[in-house]
Amino acid sequence: MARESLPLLACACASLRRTARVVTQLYETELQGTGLRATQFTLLQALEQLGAASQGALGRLLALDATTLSRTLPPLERAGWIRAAAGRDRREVRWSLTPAGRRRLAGALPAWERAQERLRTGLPAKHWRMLIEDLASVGAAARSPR
Amino acid sequence: MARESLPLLACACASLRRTARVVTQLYETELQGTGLRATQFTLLQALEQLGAASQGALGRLLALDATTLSRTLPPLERAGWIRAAAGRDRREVRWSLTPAGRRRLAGALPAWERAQERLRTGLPAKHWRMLIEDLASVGAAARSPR
DNA sequence: GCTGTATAGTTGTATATACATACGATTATT
DNA sequence: AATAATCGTATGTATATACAACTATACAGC
Repeated sequence: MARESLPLLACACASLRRTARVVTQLYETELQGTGLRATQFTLLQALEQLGAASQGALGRLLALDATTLSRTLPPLERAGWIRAAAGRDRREVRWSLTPAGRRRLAGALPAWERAQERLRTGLPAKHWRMLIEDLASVGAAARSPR
Repeated sequence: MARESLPLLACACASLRRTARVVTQLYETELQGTGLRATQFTLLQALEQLGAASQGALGRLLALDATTLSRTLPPLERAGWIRAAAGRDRREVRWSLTPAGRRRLAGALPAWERAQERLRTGLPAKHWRMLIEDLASVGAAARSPR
């Protein structure tokens, strides 16, 4: 079971995507049984942080295309975890957690923390910091105009 | 056009996925016109590095599920960029670049290098190193048994 | 008040990705 | 040799993700 360590990839994009795949699987494994996929957990957690948020605002926080949210939000609504309300004008929709959504998120928190902990303790502290802090600036850099 | 910097996300998985999305878009933008998507470029580059490789070996290098490759490789074959040959036994298939595949990859290299460069110069050197080196160990850590 | 542009969201379509399962080929066990 | 376990790959299905194009709304300048 001693998973061989991953060879370096010269491409930063491939490297990032590969790690995202592996880490996602870790989180999915721990979230098993909470009734939430990793992405759904992320959406609920983001909504909790933002309070009532438009789809656009949510997309900006997570760097998710707005059209992606048009597909991923409705299932959460059907599950009763989030609810849409009128926004500032007739275009905007504001999404917020329902009580059931809060409960679901709270119920999944221990599993999420196990995943975070499993990763964090398997890593030098500086690697953990990089995951949380440095990757945010990498994202910002990737977007800055050429 | 001054893209606001990305807020921190407490979740390492969400953070990684968000950055992967943004960086992927940068690479896709630069690869525009080469006839290759970022993932296709990655596959060709990996095959060049590995020489003739089975689907499984490719999957191990890129931490891609074998079944994913069952979907992503055939289009490359139809495009004439890779070719399947018999492997060591009758189960295994060995994939390798065709001359056309090498040409396509070579043709895309300048675009890829522009993407790498754009990201690298937008970043402190330590962030670049982290993308290439540290993410490989994070991936390995994420897999090690609990 | 028009008219043009920008903003918020949806829909069609395509790619990326994985899990469960299946199947043929190989290797290990008895 | 028969059987069981394992390996390499493929298929069914589901989710994740984005781009192009669209609709509806809002705003800005005249």
